[in-house]
Amino acid sequence: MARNKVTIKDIADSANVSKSTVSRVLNDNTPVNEQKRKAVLAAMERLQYKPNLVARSLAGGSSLTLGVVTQNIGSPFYDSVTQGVIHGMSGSDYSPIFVDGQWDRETEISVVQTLIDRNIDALIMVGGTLDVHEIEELRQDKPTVVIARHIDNVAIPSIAIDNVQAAKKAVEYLIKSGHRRIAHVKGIPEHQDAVDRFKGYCEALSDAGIELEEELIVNGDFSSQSGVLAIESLLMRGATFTAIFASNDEMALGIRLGLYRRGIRVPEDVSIVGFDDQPGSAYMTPPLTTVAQPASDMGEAAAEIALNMLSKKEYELPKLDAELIVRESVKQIRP
Amino acid sequence: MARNKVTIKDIADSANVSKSTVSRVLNDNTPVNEQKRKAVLAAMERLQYKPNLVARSLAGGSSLTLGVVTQNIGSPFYDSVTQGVIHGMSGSDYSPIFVDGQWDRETEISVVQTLIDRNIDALIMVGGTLDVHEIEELRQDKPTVVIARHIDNVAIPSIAIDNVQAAKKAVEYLIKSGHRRIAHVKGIPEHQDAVDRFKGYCEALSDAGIELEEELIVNGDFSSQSGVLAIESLLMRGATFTAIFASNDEMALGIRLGLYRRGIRVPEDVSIVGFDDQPGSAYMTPPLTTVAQPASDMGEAAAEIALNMLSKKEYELPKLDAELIVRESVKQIRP
DNA sequence: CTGTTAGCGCCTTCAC
DNA sequence: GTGAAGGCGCTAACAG
Repeated sequence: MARNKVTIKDIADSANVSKSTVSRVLNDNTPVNEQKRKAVLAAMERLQYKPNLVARSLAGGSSLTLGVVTQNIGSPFYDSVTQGVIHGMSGSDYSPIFVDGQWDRETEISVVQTLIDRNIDALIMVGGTLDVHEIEELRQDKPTVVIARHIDNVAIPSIAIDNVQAAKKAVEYLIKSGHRRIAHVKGIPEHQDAVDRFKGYCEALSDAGIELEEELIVNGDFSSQSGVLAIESLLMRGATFTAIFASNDEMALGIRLGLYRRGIRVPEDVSIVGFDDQPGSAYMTPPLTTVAQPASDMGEAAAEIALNMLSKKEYELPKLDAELIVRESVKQIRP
Repeated sequence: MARNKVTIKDIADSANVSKSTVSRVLNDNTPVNEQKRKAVLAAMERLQYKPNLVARSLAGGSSLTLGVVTQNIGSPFYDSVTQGVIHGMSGSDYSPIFVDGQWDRETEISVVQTLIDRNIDALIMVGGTLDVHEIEELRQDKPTVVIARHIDNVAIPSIAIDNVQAAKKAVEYLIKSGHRRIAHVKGIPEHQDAVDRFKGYCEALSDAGIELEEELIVNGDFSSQSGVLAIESLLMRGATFTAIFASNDEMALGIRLGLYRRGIRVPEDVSIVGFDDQPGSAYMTPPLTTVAQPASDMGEAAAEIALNMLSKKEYELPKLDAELIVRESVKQIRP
């Protein structure tokens, strides 16, 4: 496990060839006499050779590393994406290295820089705050793929679900279940996800001929705490409703607690639908009905695309859809 | 933001000194004439010089990088530790790079290797499955600090709370609240944490003169799912109890759901205490009484210690204690 | 096909 | 103090 000091020179000597030849079999990019190739391989095995990635990297070769920029803070969803990336990369010669952007622009720029300083071969951005223009700039330097975020630039492969449709599906389910007075707790206004989900909510109501009521719409910030506050706010203004659609599960959690504190039962009095199917949502009491983003699949697909880009292979963006997971947090109202 | 091609040669020329001198002011390890030093600094500023970490690393210098091995899977606790590490490192010249061990020995060995291949300056291990001996081996190569795990080797700085004491405190609280029949759901048997927490449970009962009952002890694996199963198992065997101490919050979540499904109320019928105070536990219904590990503080302390080791400074292990967070999931029984 | 020759950007003796 | 060399381990033209 300790650091290996065996270099290609050692194995070159040991196999009676030149360093170049060793390098060649190592990179498998130039034909090499089968005899020598085997001798080299044998020597590598014998001396337990392990390539020095730093040197290889400096010499202009690949560093066999993919950089992944995540935004971990309080978001199980991003964690799942990350796991997907790891999975999608296992089996390849590459390994992932993660840095945390903390949902902060400055931080993100800085961590991307460390990645670049580290000479990564490709970049995977999970969410993030950089604008399209900046990402485009990065892409010119390194193959870049963006996950969990829709990018309006065909040159930048991005993998994201259609939040509008997904939210719409969720609200339609509530309507189909007999609910008419459906409240909505929004996410961070600057987040496109939040905007899209709100849009889906509006469309679903509109399609069903239900009028949008300002009174039933509350601002949130994707945190559990804001879910609790949202309930306070709704109740304070005397709003009446039989269901709530939360822009994410985190807030649904807070909403559920807020209702509990007021003695309002779920789903008997009020039904809840969330978004993300984050770990734990299936274990809420009652288990939460929510929209499942294929987080892991998204991560995995991104890893594969990045790998394909590196080997100049063709790739195509997968078509991933969110799925409504129906659990016991919604009451069926039969009029 | 793009890759900088300015090298020390450029700034050497620009400042009319030799590359060596530039390198010296860069590393600040050899006296340099104040005039030249300023000239160099000015040139660096002017040309926007950014050191090439890869080259520096290859040449034997520091890579200004700390490697962090986490075990993310389904554990908000580890995520908090990670955030602490990030925080503890901000402000220094170093930056963290993360890899995921996935709680799998093979994987862990492999990711540690990528870190070492990357020539990191120090290693921080958050939990993990490597044995003390292996860690000791790593330590001889790189400064290493271990978090969230007790290591019996004074040479390896480790930061962890006393799980026995913490668990004991939790169970004592239940006893103090009037509970006598307290069940326990264990964690993964191979995990020292699980073993220690079970031990704390035993000690608390013993100290209170309550006999240990096999019937009240169930195996779990730290997952929510195993919490649900634990309840099934307890009920199946006809056990009676008024409280449950779970080896972690994740299982407490499952336990709560299991009880809900059986129509058993919390805390009216059964009280629950968890361990970890993971994000979300405060938002359970009812909010969970649990043991809060100072996860973030632990991470931060680890980062500082690692940094100090690198600069050969003295350091001391912080004394961190877990704290019982009392919330509404425990009923006070007054006989 | 393969060995030789140059570096990649930086750090570190070693003389001056 | 400081510049000139040499080298970290590897890759990439270059000639054979």
